[in-house]
Amino acid sequence: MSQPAKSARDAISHEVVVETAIRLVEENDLDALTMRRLSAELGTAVTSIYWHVGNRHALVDLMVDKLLADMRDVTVGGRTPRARITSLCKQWRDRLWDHPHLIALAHERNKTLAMFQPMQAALARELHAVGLRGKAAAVAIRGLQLHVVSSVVIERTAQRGPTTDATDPTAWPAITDDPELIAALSAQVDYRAAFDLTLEALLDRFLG
Amino acid sequence: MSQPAKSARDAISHEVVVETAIRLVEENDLDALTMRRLSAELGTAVTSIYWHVGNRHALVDLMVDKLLADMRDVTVGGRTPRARITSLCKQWRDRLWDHPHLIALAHERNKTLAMFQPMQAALARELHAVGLRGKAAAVAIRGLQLHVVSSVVIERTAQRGPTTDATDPTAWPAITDDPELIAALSAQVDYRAAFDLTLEALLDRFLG
DNA sequence: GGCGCTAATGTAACGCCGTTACATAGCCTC
DNA sequence: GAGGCTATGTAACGGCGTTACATTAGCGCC
Repeated sequence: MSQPAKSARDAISHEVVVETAIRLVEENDLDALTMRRLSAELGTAVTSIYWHVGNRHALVDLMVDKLLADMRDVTVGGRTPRARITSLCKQWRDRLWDHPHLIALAHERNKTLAMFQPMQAALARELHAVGLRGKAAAVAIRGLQLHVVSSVVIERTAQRGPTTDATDPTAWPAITDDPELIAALSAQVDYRAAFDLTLEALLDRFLG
Repeated sequence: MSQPAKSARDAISHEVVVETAIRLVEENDLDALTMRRLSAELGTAVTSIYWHVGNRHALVDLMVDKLLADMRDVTVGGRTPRARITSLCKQWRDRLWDHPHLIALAHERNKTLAMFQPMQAALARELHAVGLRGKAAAVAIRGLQLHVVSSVVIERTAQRGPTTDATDPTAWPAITDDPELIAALSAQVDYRAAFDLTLEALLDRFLG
């Protein structure tokens, strides 16, 4: 869309700005993305960024779009439809997990769900294979999609800070007769196991 | 803990600061909580706030603690354990929903899960009633808890901005033979229905 | 060449933010 | 009254997003 800039001297371009911004975020933090720091990284002045991408909001939009474009392809493995759906969901979960800053960015731009269309298409194919169509298939897709997104979001935010979000073991006056339960609740949350469990519950529900 | 301030002239106090900060956030936005604006609202200088609560981080901590204290009580309704658990989860969901800024605040402080201890205790009681104890009960509690939290977080962030996070109906090349599915996927997400569905799936799983 | 036009960059500022060094005022105890 | 502690106020620092404005570089064109 944007031609490679007519003038020969351009030290900067639309794409370079976005790429540098992404690098800045991935190497550090979302907070590290400030216009001044980005301009310093580019070796230019702040205003050039504004000329090229508008403002910070637009810049983040461009970053999200670029990152989402890199996640378009989907590969499915497994013999049964259920196995393939499971693999799809886990694959997508891991993929999101590997791009934690994409999560944060998309979160900031309300595109958390919009990034899921490739997965939606792949899921639809599998659901068709087991006879689920129309509204019922849509419900299943939405359920699985929300499950994947929310798992990653919750786990990422939970481990974002140094405080491990531990609960206070002394705060269950009503269940002192079940020490094993208290111990389990006091331990770190096993998000991966929780993800798998709820996924299976959803598949039981949808696939019967 | 904190005595009512010895001097008689104090126009400000620990509690007043926190209460005003909460009011500021609930009437506007989390972004509206700036130290200067808070001090203006209190009719005092910025430094007084720092004297009373330390810094912004500590202030938010206090706000979260205060809001959580207001949510401690739990009431359970329903005849069967399953009905009571359902009611519990929905009650917590609605309660969190009514305090959207609490979600944002707790999110910022990594206390999203820590606020759930009263609900955990109530759930444990119900699970004991159906024979689920120890580790199995903990898994169920964690699953339900994560489900409630993530539902609210996702829905809140999805409706935070004016862009409705709609997906692009033309982006499913593979499933053009199921117009009803495409229509359903293009419509607004019915989070409430998705919540109920996954909740039932989880209960099927845990309660057999 | 000189000219204007547009694209791109740079300078400097505005108003906001969180935070803090420092001075000041009120009140209590001696 | 003299210190001492509590509480408030003044003024500043550095950083943020953004913008008004000046400046430069490259282009076609006469």
